Amino acid sequence: MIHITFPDGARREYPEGITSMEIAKSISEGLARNILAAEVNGEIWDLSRAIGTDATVKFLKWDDDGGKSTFWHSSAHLLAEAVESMYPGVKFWVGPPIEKGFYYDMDLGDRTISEADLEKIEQKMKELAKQNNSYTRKEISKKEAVEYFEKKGDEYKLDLLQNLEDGHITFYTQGQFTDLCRGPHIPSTGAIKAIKLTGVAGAYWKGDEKNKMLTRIYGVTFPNQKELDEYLIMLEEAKKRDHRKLGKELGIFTIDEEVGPGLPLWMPNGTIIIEELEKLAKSFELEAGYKRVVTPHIAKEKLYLTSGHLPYYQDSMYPAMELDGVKYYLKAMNCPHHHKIFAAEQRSYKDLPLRLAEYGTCYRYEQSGELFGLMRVRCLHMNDAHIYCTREQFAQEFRAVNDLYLKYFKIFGIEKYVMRLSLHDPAKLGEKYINEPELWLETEAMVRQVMLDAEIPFVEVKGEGAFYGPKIDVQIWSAIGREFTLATNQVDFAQGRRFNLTFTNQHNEPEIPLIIHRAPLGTHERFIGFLLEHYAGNFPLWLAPVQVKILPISDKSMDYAQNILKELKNCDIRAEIDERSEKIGKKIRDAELMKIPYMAIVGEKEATENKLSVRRHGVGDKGAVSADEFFETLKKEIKEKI
RNA sequence: GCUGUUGUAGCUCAGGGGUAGAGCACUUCCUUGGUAAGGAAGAGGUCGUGAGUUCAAAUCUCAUCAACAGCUCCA
Repeated sequence: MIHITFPDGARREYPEGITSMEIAKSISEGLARNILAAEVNGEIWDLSRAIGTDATVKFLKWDDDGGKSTFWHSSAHLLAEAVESMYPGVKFWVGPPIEKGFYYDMDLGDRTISEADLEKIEQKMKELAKQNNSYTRKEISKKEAVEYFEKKGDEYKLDLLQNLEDGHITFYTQGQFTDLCRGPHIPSTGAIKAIKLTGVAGAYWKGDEKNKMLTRIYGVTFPNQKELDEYLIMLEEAKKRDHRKLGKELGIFTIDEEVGPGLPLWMPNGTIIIEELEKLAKSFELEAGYKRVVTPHIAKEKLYLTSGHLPYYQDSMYPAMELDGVKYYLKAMNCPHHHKIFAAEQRSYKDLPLRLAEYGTCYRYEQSGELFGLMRVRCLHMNDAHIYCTREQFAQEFRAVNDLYLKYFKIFGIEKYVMRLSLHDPAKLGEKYINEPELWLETEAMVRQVMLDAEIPFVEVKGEGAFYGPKIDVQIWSAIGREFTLATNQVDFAQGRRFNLTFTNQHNEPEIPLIIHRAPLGTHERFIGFLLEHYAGNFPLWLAPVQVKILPISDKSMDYAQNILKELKNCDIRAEIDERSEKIGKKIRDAELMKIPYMAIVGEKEATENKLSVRRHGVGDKGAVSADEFFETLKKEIKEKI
């Protein structure tokens, strides 16, 4: 007999070799029906796998992450079975579960799969799911496995096998499909009730662009149709938040083919948001001791050779323009220009920290496939600054930048983000990262310590650092789930020396400063793209391009409306009158669609009482208030940025 | 950059080898209406661009540009 311990601490005795499914059945039939896999001693197992020793067992249902991932992984096998039956000779690479669903990478030879084919594959999967075939596990020797795939001529699975140890190799079979797989799987295909293949795209084998491109099919499955329907509705909702759609509807920005891909044109409404953000940044930076500078958009090649950017990033800079034998580049970053400002004057330790700030315009020739609305562009306006400081000052300065992040995030109500300590990859020293292993470790430790001292939660990721040093990136997700770096705070141990930047220290010796590169508001492009989605277009009053729309009931109230407009403008409130000869219902509808925070409805009644009927966007009629009271409310709300 | 898909009016989209359609938006007129669409008339497109096939191309073929999805990349 063996002892099984459950998460609530209960212990029961069972015969050796019992399966989790049998244990579940011994507890209740209902439980047995709802479980997908079991966590046995912390490892996820098939329910049909025999347990040979004392163990802790936790049953995994659909609501558990482990349950979902097992369900989706099994769904990937079902997809492969369907594809294999329809496209004989197809070879498979890997088919993992992902955050929402699963994919399977495959080599179809010279065949292609279109969106229309996906529906057919989906149908086939539904058919196969109904057969309710069991997923059966088989331990197999490496030799047998190699023979199996050699016979099949499957170089992909053979490649996978190379890295597997004999004695730990398993095959899983369901219906007509057998796959090399570590598992685990759900008991049988019948549990997969709702299936949606969400896309087909190319994906490089092993994620390396030098390798062959495989076909990747994405899908998502659910244990019932209702959850699938809800998921599809959620996707539709997310699309409505997409900044590309909102940006067009609200007149924020446009991208014109003739101007160029990735070169957004900021329309009047978008420009207002830019100006408000800059006002905020300038006041915060002034308070935090920054000094503002302005630098040109181009520079000679020499500058980027000195900084070291050119060898790393030439491919993603606009090509040089050559004048009288001298090459000039559009700047892709502001740091070298700022370094030259540091170098322009003699510096003493008494001048440090020196903080130079600029909303700098940069141009980056991003790969065409990378462009994405405002989130990834070729012309960007960066909330940039460089802090030149001593090693002793570093921790305080770096932390002050983090505090600035948090101050901004509070204003914007940004809560869903991850702080990422981006480290170098030792394997790519000299290639992607400056070859200074000790300086890397030292500065990484410095940054880590600042974060720990400040008690700010963060994750560490290797291979995400800048070429000149580690950084703290703030990762956010777009409406459709893409990850972006919103803000960044970087250490640079390299450029100070490359530019021969020095200050005179207390001992009258020249010393190289550490440099912090930081962009708490990222770029206008990405930040406003993010804000559009974050607020779903419903900007807080202080940011709203039009803060008040005055809606006269009829032309008879137009003079009163004009007076109100004048007074609002005197209060620096952005307001407009809807002068069209439309009914009030139409005017309200259009103002609501434009997501204008306040509507001031004025008719004869209001005019005689010097009042306004206030309507709040998304809320509705707030009743009549005196004009003065309305102005005060708005001024307060703008000032408090709520 | 790679793989796939798409490109028709300002926007959303239908159509499809015989020379272009809807709704919304726009313009004008009527209407002066009290909290999410009042009515009528009108204007607007060489169907992304270039070439080829054809008596005839917006429609078929090729190239090219751009957008979209994913991959790769991101100072």
